[in-house]
Amino acid sequence: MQLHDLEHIPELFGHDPRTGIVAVEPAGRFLRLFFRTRQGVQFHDEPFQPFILVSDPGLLTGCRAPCSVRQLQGDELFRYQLCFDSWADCLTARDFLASKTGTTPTAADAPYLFISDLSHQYLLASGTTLFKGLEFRDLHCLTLDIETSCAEGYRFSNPDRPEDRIISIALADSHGPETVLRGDRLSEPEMLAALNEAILRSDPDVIVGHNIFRFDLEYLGKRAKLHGIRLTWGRNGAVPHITPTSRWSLAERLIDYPRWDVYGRHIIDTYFLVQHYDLSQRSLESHGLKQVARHFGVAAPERVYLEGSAIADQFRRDPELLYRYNMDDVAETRELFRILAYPWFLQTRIFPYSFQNCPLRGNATRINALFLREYLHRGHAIPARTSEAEPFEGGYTELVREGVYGPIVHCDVASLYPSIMLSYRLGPARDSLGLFLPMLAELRRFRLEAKRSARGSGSEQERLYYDALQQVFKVLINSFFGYLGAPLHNFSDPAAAAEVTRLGRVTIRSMMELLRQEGAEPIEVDTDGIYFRPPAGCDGEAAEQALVERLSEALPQGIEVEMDGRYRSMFAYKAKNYALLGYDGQVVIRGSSLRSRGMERYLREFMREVVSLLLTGGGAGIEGLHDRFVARLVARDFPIDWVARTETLAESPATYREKLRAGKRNPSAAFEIALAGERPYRAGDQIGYYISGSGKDAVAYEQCRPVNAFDPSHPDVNIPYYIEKLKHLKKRFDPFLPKEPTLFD
DNA sequence: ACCTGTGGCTGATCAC
DNA sequence: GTGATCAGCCAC
Repeated sequence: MQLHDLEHIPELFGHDPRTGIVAVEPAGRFLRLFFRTRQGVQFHDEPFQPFILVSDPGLLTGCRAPCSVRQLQGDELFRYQLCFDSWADCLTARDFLASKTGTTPTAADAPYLFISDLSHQYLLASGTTLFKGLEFRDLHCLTLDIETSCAEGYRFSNPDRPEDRIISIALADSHGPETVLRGDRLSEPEMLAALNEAILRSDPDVIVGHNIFRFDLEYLGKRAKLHGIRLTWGRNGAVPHITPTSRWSLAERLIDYPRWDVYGRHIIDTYFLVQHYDLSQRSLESHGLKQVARHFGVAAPERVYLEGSAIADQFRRDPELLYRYNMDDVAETRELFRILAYPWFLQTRIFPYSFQNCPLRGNATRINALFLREYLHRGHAIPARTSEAEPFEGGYTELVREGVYGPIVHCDVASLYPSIMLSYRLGPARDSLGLFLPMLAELRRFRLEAKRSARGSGSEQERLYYDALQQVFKVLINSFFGYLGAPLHNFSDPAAAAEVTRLGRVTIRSMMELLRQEGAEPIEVDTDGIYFRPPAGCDGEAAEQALVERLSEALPQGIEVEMDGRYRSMFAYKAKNYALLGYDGQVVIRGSSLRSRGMERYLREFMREVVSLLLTGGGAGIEGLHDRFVARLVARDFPIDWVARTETLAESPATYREKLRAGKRNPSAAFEIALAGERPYRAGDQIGYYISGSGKDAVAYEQCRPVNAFDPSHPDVNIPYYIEKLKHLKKRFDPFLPKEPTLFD
């Protein structure tokens, strides 16, 4: 099968083949579909009956909302689809069911399944997805960035302070000019009116900004309200629908933000896309526009970045320069969007979610929607969500040997869990249509096809397309296991997931055994891969490759072992924590205890040097290194961020204060700074701080000070505290150091 | 009106 | 001091 036929796979892309759809919105009793054509965006209204799934149509007896009943095949819990004439009737029925059954619509044990987003309902029931047949560059995007002034005597601009204001709005139109609305020529109300005008003229499918929800839109909204100006941004002329306290969670991170929905358009915050990127790569120092633009190589040359009161100062001195900075910001944001939004554009063709919502939903939730859509299409009943799941055992991990070893080979099983699910035919028990494994197999086939196409593509653009596609498939494939193990979804099956991990543990242990039989020595083992020292006589890449192939052949059909890398040496420190020295001299560090971003920069630098010394020379010279770092601390010869910590608030400061009061958690420096700060902080904000005062045993949460309050002319960094931390870190490596003779020996 | 999984290490804090 | 617990970050 050819890859370009992919969009014809209805289980993945939905059964509605229509192309060019850029948005789907409710319109009275109809659903309004917006199509991008050569003549601009046109719309078309379609009738749609909102629905609720129930276990028994009798539950609705006595409800005044009329409905028709569709019976679904099979005896899973939700075997009736109640279809209503209007959204209002559907909501009436929801409330009726809630009070009659005494369960909220989101309760796991509710005998009805209500989907709260009408557009999502439509996409699920119709099999329509957005963006089919469109290229990424066809999307019309308007990138926005504002600058604000700050009253004298304050450090941050505040939209609630009447004398503060918007002084510049930069706009980059993907299919039009770049413009800047200038605060020296326009009053603030005039700027807001001009922005309305610009959005109307540009008619974007997507409004883009970096931190646009938490800053630009919040600010624009408050100022518009102050001046009594309606932000008529919708494709129906409506003002944005604002949900002031929305919450987005990604892994252990929580981000509070005011959610805006603009009719017929999508809002994409590149800050959120950066969070996704950072979760998979963990290579970013910070999530600010400046740092991220540099990371991706799209920063404007010789950029000056201003924040807080410095912007107002600059405005007074030289407004022209400020407008240029603002244009640079918006250009960088546009480039970030171009890089980071492409995979989400591709996913929006697959999943029954809007472009705006797709990145906000978790992997398992999106996969669940694929199953719901296909079951509804086939008219099949849907099982109840799993309730609370028992925790189950995961991958096998072991540090077999600690210390420095070489040479080292790393082998791993290609996609261990997907391979096990397919080879041993392990899927969800309640998937009576048996969609799970065939879909997984298809995705795997397509990914290989996409990888091949990427390699053989004629143009750079084609290569980027196939590469992005295969990355998307990779994430999806890996999410199938997560879906299986997740509670609270309709088809998940934690017992099956437990069996998958059990077979994973069996597999890795038999690999260890096979390696030992070959005379090789496993050093570090984690879930699906082994770092090992090859046996004597197994010299060079070809011999190592042959060994790994023998390993692969000895394992069951469908479980493939690959050689992932070979290294001059390895420092095995703890399970999941090690460093590698490549034959090209590159040092790679893995594990939170060796490369945590939460660690102060000077400690990370020290650690990297120590690890390099260990890998190359067995650790001679570490004493001298330590002394040089101490000397630099004592001389106070460093910028403040060399010793500062940066932490991300994982919950709101109010929640923290509440937990602290209830004795549910310990005090923390970052939160103490957030609570004492002059501007309000939210979950997701980053806080940089250092420890001041004296005494090596300083209590961090009492003596912490924010980095931006540091005054170089009165340095109050607690040097003994930081020397003590360095000493403590060095001690961790003592067991791996050669016994250096000292003067006193 | 929201949520993929388990395993492991470290630092901060607190009770003993 | 030691152990227990939580939070944060990371590997896979």
